[in-house]
Amino acid sequence: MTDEKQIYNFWENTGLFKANIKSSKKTFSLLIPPPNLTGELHIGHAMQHSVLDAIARFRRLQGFDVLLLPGVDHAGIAFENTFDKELKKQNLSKEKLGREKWLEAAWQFKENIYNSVSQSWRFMGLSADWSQEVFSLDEKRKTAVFHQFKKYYDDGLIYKGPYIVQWCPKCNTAIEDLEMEYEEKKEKLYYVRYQVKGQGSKVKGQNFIEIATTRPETIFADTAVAFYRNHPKFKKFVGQKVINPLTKNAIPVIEDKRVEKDFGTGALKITPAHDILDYQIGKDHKLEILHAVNKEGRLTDITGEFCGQKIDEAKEKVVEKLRTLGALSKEEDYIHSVAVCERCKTTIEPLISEEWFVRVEKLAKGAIDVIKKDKIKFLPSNYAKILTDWLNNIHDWCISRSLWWGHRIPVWYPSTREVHPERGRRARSGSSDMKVSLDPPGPDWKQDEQVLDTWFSSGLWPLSTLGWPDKTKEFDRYFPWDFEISAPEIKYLWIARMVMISNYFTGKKPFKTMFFHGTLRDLEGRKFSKSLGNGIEPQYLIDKWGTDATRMALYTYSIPGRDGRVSKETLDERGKNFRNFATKLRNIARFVLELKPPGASHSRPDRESDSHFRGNDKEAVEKVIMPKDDQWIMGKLAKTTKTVTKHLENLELHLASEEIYEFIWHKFADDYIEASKSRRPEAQSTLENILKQTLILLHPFMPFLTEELYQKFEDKQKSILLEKWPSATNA
RNA sequence: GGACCCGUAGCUCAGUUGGUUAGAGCGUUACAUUGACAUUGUAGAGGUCAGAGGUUCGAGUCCUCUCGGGUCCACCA
Repeated sequence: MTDEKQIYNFWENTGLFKANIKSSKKTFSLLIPPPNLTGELHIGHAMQHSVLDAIARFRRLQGFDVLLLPGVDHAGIAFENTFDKELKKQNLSKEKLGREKWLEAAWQFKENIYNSVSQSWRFMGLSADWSQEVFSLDEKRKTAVFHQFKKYYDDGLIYKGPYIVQWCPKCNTAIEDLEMEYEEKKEKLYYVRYQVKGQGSKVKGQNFIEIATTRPETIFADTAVAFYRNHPKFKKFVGQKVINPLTKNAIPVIEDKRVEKDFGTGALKITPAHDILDYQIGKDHKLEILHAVNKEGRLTDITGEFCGQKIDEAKEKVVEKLRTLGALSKEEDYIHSVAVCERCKTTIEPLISEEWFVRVEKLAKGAIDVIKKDKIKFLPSNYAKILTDWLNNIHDWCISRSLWWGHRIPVWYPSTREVHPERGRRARSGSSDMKVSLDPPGPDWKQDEQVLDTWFSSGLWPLSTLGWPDKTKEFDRYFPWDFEISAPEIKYLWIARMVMISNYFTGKKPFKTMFFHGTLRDLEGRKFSKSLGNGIEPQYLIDKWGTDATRMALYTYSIPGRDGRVSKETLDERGKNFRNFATKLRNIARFVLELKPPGASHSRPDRESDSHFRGNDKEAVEKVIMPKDDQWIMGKLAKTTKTVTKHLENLELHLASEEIYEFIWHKFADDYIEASKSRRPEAQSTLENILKQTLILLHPFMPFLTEELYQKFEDKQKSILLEKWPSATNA
């Protein structure tokens, strides 16, 4: 049994990865962060899986009933984009298929990806309980998500309405602030004059207000001009009106402290429909809301001749028009960061849309309490503060997405009502003509068109994976989770949500320990990404150096919160190093177990050799029976065992793996084995004893090799997984 | 603007509560090796631990500042 696949199948088929609900052992539960249903395993996943698996295997050997629960996330936007691209290749589209057929095809497509994701996990040796595998869109999760929605709804935490949201015109849905990123872009800053009404003919004194803008195409929807209170330059215009240079509408001049005094010209055009700040100012000043840009990123009919044009092409033409009107005083080059969609890098258009929201204040407050009182152990520890700070400044959560792939919003309307195609339904939460239900309330009801934000279901993951809201035995036994791991970039999107949601529904923390691993970057410190093409496939390393060596290489970078700079070369270096280590260990085993000298005593059962150091007068027994070399190596092993155990318990995998590596190569092989050659027959039982113990200590990190070598012992359990972790005191 | 992290050998990084000559891998130098293992062994070179100041009997480790690199959040008219 040398092939990794073969070993993995042996473990899985023997049921060694399964948690045992009936066991009387203490439990240890680990929740695998569900990878997105989009593609291959990347190096970050490989790191997470290596860490999770080492801890799971360590606890299993220690005698815990371990649950390592696998699952996959449907990943709304990400999957939908991937699938739509696939459809395009087949000359199909959403429009051609319609929702029902599209979903049917999507579920088929899902199967293929799903299998590849699942397969990748097995390559890393992940000892997950596959009998409990979940998918975030399966039936049980559907029920759980519905319960979540219903409870929020009943508790008055859910509301719906037209609000300004971050809109991605390409994904064609609202997204959250957290799903945006910023890109430096070189644009133009245009200085535009708004004539003061009724003073147009005066030559003396300033009769216009000049504003600076990067978005002249939205001037059509300007409904005010504002400046900071008591601004010396503009104070005199308060209460007057200015003329919108494009629409010729008279719009008010207002004061608001949210306008920065020294930014631009000091005056700001207010476009409530297309800017978050403007929206808030407009709301407080009861300004009219006009739309100049629609959800496709095209200009609307209020822009007259520009109607239907895309923003970029319209912008220049609008500028030209302003120029001919004499309203453009100057333009400057301007570099600033622009919000883009993190998925498709399209510029975000803030606009007003009918969406669903969750009031999160109460949830956040509970989460802060849990972090403070219930003491979730964060690694690194400063993440408790980072998360608390965010929770203290939290905004309401927009949970609706205009997609088809996801949990459909469980709200139904009588189908007699016409629906505005752009705006959606106008029903308000609490109105009598809508019902919250998983299934249709009757024959003439139509379901809300939108789906829930993927993180709405992900946030429920610690509960829904254990069968919640049913009162399951699994939930009672394995919740809260002992261990969770995550990349730092989803600490708000996912981790904070899990804490809020778990606390809201159970009053408990979702996990006892939260481990944030660092990010692996290239040698210049950049993140790995598809667009940069700097990614390193874990599969490349696995093929070249083996799974065990790849895992060992990753443990050296698994320190919480520490980023690592790597390249193909540096990872190859480490891969090679640990592949060499694997060879070394293989040779040790060959020497100890296969190349016994003719006079060597037969391998003695462990219990017998153990008794050498378990006598009542331990020291005396050792002195009489154990030669000095044996005493020395046994002492070193005891120390190593203690240290490795301590590091594993502290989740310092980089130290634990280094410690056992050091012992095996430089103590056991270089010193003890070399010295044992002159007294081989006498040393044989110690050689075997040490080898077996080290295999167990190394197993969490290099599972395949240690199982393979363990099988060479005459006296053994069925699998090394059934062995006991050596105790530090009598090793 | 707010918060946080990092700066240790040529490169990538360790260094647990402050405590003897600061470590690893790769690279590098010399030598050895028909031996369990050349995917090896032995020995070595290589560091004013970014800089300055402070606390201490003692600082890579704690405090302050400076310089350099990075991350997250907010904002970007």
